[in-house]
Amino acid sequence: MKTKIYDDILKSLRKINANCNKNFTVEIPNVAEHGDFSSNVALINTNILKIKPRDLAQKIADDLSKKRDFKSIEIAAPGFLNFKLANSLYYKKLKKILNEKENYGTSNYGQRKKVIIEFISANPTGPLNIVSARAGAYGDSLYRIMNHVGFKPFREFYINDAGNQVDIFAESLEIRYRELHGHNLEEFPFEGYHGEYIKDLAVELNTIEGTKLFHMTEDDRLDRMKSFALDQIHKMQVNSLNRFDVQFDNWMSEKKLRTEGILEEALSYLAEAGCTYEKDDAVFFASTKFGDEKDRVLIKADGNPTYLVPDIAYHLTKYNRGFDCIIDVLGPDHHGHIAKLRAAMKALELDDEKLEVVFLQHINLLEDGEVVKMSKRAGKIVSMDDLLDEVGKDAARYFFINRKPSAHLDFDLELAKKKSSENPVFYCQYAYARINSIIKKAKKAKLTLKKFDEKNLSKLNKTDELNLIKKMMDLSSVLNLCADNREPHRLAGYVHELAGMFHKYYAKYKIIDESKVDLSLARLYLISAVQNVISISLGLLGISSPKKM
RNA sequence: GCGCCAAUAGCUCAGUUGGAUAGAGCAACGGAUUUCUAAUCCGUAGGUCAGGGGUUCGAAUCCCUUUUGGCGUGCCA
Repeated sequence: MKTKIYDDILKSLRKINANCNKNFTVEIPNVAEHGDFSSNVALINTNILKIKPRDLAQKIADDLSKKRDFKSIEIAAPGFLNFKLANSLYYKKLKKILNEKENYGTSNYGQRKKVIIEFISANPTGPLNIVSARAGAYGDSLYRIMNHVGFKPFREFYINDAGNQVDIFAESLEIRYRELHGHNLEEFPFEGYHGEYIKDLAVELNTIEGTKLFHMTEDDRLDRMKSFALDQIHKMQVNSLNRFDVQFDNWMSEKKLRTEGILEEALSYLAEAGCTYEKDDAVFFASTKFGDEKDRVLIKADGNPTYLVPDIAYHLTKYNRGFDCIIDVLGPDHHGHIAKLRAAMKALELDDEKLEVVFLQHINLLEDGEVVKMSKRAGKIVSMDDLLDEVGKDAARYFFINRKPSAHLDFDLELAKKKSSENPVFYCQYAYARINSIIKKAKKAKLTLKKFDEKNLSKLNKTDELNLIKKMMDLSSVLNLCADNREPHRLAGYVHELAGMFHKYYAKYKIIDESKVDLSLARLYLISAVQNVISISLGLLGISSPKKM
């Protein structure tokens, strides 16, 4: 709707003077008296066209008044154009909302651009925690929204199943396994993984293998430990993600990148580009040439690659797979890493504009008002499963998505649990359930939409009713904003507002009145549309719409 | 030191990309239930948008600066 008004204004502006500033906006004003839509076109163009804002506004208003779409066009100080839409336009849109069902709000806005969203990518050394839960809620919702508005998004999880930390992980498992057979160490290594889940893994491994592992060579045994542990943790993570309703299109294994020689490939490209050199027995990447603050080590003096190499190789595959846009969703502790990666992309002559990084800020876990430090190695984590057990999927997803990615998040476990019945997500779901029960009741009174005659849409003439329709018309521009800014939290706010408008409407007006059949049917028609929009919005956030609460 | 992110009501946070009187939820206080679900609604109260300067018709929003907090600045990943 906004874009249509924008186009209309632009047309009449061009009639006045072709050389104009197109950079004006069409917005929904905060204050109802300012109309349904307002534009600053006259204010923006006043300097260029050498004309007073109010006079210019008047000229545009005169021209646009010829159209039937507007009930009125007013000019307000200091030169805003305020539009009120004709009711017929509202009714047309309302029909569209119901006819399109779950597809309402879909568009070709994204022009089928291929977008890869990498998120979570937690180390395969333990169960997923609440940091991953936030990333999961964020990445998955972004995916669903982009998909709805015509992008071709792709979800990927990168598994760091090679390198140092995996070796340490396997060693920790070995120690726990040995403990089961009476080989107790005096002290568990500080560097090792201390979590209780490792003991569980050891028990499982023991029931499968028994003492067989002691008869293997040390290398074989550690390999077996490693593959068993990685496999089990992967299953554990997939299981948690299923509970959270988060799926991936691809799980990319670092180990696979290594065995397929992609690391060497990336290194040789960098060398060909003349961006590497040797010093102190190590191989360096001359990243300062590309805006980094110092050169980085690629191959350590001991001959092993640093973590940077597989990461460059991994991103190389993202480019090679033909994505138009590459979104990395990372924790805030990785932002130092991006300058290096970006430098590498430039060195490989790849378009680093395509690479986009969203940093999800930290979560402070509060217990009794104190911040708890989380660390996998120290075994102090709150797992995604614990969270799901305590507050449930819907509340958890809403909780994480209801704030912008760049905001820090204080997570008070006690509060989250206690508040579960007061959580705003229930407010939205309740609106859906409430509408459902009204429709059920209407059926008993033999009122169904099949009997509805569209001529009676004009019964919906209360401001509250038109406002509800206006709000629903706004869905697609909210979704576009979410997609463009990578900010799905805007949708959470939107659905909460819509639910609130419905609750107020419900309290004020009777929907079913058997003495006024036409009016009742028109209102049923309206709230069915509201139900549809709530369900679409919640669905895009991965939240269910219960028929009953 | 340098870099990134933040600072809005008592608390947790929004704020449609520079628009008109800065909004929700929670907490507090007062009210509404023989009713289509009270998990709701109505009302009261709560603000120097961290401080200062600048840009212009107009700033919570953009620029500069100061302060405070988080994180980064490994031949760890």
